[in-house]
Amino acid sequence: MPRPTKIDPGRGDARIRLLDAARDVIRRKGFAATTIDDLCREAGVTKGAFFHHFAGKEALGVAAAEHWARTTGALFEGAPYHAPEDPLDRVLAYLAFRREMVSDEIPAFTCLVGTMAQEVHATSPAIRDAAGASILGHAETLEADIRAAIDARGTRPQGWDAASLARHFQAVLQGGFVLAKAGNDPALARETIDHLDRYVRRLFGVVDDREPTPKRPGTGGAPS
Amino acid sequence: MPRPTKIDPGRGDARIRLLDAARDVIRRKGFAATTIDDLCREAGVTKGAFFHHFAGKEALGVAAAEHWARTTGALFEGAPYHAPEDPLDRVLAYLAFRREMVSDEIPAFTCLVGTMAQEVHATSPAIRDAAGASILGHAETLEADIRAAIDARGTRPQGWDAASLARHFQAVLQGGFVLAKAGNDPALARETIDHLDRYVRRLFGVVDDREPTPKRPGTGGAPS
DNA sequence: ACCAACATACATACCAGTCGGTATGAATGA
DNA sequence: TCATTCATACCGACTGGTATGTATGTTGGT
Repeated sequence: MPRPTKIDPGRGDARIRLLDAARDVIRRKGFAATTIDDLCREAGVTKGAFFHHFAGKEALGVAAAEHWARTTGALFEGAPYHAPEDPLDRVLAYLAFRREMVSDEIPAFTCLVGTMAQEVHATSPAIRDAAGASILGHAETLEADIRAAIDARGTRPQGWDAASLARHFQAVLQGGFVLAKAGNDPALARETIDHLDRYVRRLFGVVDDREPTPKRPGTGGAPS
Repeated sequence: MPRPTKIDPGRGDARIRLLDAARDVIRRKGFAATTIDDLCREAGVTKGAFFHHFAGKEALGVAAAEHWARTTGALFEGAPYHAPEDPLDRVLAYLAFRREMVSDEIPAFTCLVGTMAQEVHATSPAIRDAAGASILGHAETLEADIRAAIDARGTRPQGWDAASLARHFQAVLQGGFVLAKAGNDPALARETIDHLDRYVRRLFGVVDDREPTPKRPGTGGAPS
């Protein structure tokens, strides 16, 4: 790769390419093990470009977390789980959507900011806070539907509320990713999302009327 | 500190001291960011001692995961949650025990092998497998009580079983750790364990008869 | 005497970050 | 209209510090 981004074709987008490279490489290797040269190679860009756009590795980490928050934010906003009329159906459709996202390639479905937060929580407050904002900000997008479901079903939450349940969703997803990585098996993530689905149905007093959970990792069973 | 471990006092235990140092330092800084010198300094030992006991950094990672499995295994085996007569009470006592372990210092209660698995899942199969064995092996220790609870309560699991629920426990705990780190707030871990407790009670058809969840941590606003 | 359990000094490689330079286009102005 | 200037985007050799791992020496128990 002698001349990356030479001449015109991709001029001006070195920053985005580096951010995308960061998303892919860091999910695979982790933040600390990822070198700036790794990122430049993956992005087809030189060190000069890197330090033109980012003050250093930590600044890239923060920018990568913010980029992740933006791109996943757009992805979820445009996702089909908002369609159902009934708010509880939307909540359950969200879980079905997350379950479908669990593919065979672990680095493809796991969470960049969860990974980074684990690594740098005590060593880089800036990255940690950006990662935290991404995760908790996403959780907040679920609150309205959960709250509406509480109202619609006349549920009386005891010891929990919509915000708390939304955060629990994220915890279960993050935990599913950790198990999938540790056991090297994406099915471990799907399994734990199924338990969460079951929890939500019981919280809101609905029977599990889905086809008996396939038990085979792979087919998701058409949601809604 | 001129003479670490010089003369007698701790001679012969450099290996253990390095393993304990690994537990503490890696939980704080992550595996990749932890240098061998870090570990030697923390353990009060020299590089020579390190390479006498471990072939390299990766070998130390594997040994640290195995050491973690042994020590936590002993801790849980001797823990008081085995006392109750009723098997479901033992299961719930396990969760209460895990909840109590969540202290104010994040690195003190989070999981070494969960952290390592996240980081090295794609780059070091040896460490990943040792970490996976630790987590999934611990999950297995819960199966008997869960199975007994299923039998004792005449519960009819639909789409899940004891092993699956035990793994879900671990996923929720791991996810709680991730959220606590990302949000820099241990209360996030407690909160998610509370949801898990609620799930288990509903799965087994018992009312939540505990004193209303303290609701103390983090968020102050009392919901509806 | 011998070996395990260390300790010390050193070799090699790698990595974050620097720095002087080039390429491109837009704005200015005579 | 075209030379000049300025700003942004990018290039890539180089450096200083640091990390892993090695080679060799020392100590203490049996």
